[in-house]
Amino acid sequence: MSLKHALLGLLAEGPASGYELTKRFELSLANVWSAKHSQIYPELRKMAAEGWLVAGEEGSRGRKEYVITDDGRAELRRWLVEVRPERAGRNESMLRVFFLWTLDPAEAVAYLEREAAAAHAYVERLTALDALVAWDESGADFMGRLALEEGLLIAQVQAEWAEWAAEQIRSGRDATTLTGRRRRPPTKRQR
Amino acid sequence: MSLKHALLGLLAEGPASGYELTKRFELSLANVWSAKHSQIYPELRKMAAEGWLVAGEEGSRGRKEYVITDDGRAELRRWLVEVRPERAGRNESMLRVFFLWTLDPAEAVAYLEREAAAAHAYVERLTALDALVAWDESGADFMGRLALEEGLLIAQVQAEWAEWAAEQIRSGRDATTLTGRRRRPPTKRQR
DNA sequence: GCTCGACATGTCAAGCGTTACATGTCAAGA
DNA sequence: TCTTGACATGTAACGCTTGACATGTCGAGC
Repeated sequence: MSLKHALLGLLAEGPASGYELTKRFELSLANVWSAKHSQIYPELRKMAAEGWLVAGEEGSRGRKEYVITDDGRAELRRWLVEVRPERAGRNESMLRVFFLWTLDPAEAVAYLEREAAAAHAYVERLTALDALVAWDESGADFMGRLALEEGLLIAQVQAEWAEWAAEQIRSGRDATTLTGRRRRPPTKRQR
Repeated sequence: MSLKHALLGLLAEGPASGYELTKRFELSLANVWSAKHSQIYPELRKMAAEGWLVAGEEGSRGRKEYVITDDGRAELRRWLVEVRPERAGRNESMLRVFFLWTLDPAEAVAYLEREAAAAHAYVERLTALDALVAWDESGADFMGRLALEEGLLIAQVQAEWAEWAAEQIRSGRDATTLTGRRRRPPTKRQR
C-alpha cells in the first residue's frame, strides 16, 4: 500500500511522467522499493482521480506529465507523520535460517558463508554507489545519503552475523552453548 | 512464493495440522514470516496434490494432520541450497527516509527519534523472548536462536542509525557534510 | 532511407496475501 | 444445563504485484 506514497514522494521533487518514475524505481529507489510500469501507469491515473495529482497535456510520444497537488502533499505528510510503519512482516533470508537444521552441518556452514559473501558484495556495491553519486546540498540528497548509510550498516551487520553463525555451527555448538556474540554495548542515547 | 517452503520447513519437524501451523506463524515465526489460516489451508491442499505432503485421516473437530513426504523434503532442500534468496525488494521504513526532506527539520528529527525508540523497544522484546525461551540442544532451537540473534543485531544497528541520523539533521548538515558515521572496521574475515 | 534502441504508454492473466464471512466441535466452569 | 472460548476448517471478494503481450514515436547512425 506504499506505492501511492512512494509516487507522491517522488513527485514532491517535481513533475514527472510515468516513464521517468519507473526509471527512478529502477535506479535511486532500487534498494528500497520496486514497481513496474504496468503497476505505475494505472496507479497514477487512480491518484489523479483521487485528486492527489493532475495530469498535464500529452507531450511528444504520448508522454504524460503528472504534478502533485496540495491534497497530494497533504496525504504524503499524513502518511509520514501519522501512519506508523509496520515492522517488516517478511524476511526470506531469516526464514531460511530457521530451516538450516534440516541440512548437514557442512552444508549449513556453506550456506551461511555464501550469505556472508553476498552481504559483503552488497556492502561493496553500496560503497561504490556512495562514492559515485555527486551528492548536493539538497534535502533529497541528504535523506538519500542517510538511507544509503542505513543500508550499509545493516549489510555489514548481516555479513558479520553470518560469519559468526557459520563459526558456531563449525565448532559444534547448540542453542545452549552459543559463544562470543558481539553484542553492542548497551546503547547510549546521544545527549 | 516462500509460504510453501515455510510450511515444508515446519512440517520437517513433524506432522501438524493447519491450525497448528497457523499458530506457529503467530508465535515462533511471527518476526520472520506471516500467514493467515485462509491462505494456509488451501496451500496445504495444493502441496498435498503436488505430492509434497500426505494428509492423515480426520481427527476430532475435523482436524487434519499433514505429514511431509520424501518429495517434500527434497523440495525443501532444493530451495535451501539451490535457490538464492533475493535481496529485500521492499523496505517501507527506508522508503520513508527518502521523503523526510518534505517535512520541517524538527518533524524529521521527531520522526527519526520515534523510529529509534521503536527499534529499542523491539530490541527489548527480542531480548525478553531470548531469556524466556527454554532453548534445548535441538538443531531447530539452535537455528532459531541464531536467527533471533540476527534480528537483535539488526534492530540495534537501526536504533543507532536513527539516533545518528536525527543528530545529523539537528546539527544542520547536508549530504556533503555528514559526520561521525560509525562505520565498522573493514570486516576481518574470521580465519 | 532504414534500422535500431531508447522513449513512452497501455492491457491482461495469474499468483500472492488480507479481511471478512461462515460453520461447526469440544471441554471447562458457572 | 448452558455458555464461553479455544479448537478447527473452510470460502469469497478485493487489492497488490509480476510477467507477458501489445503498440507506437522519435533520433542517431549507417
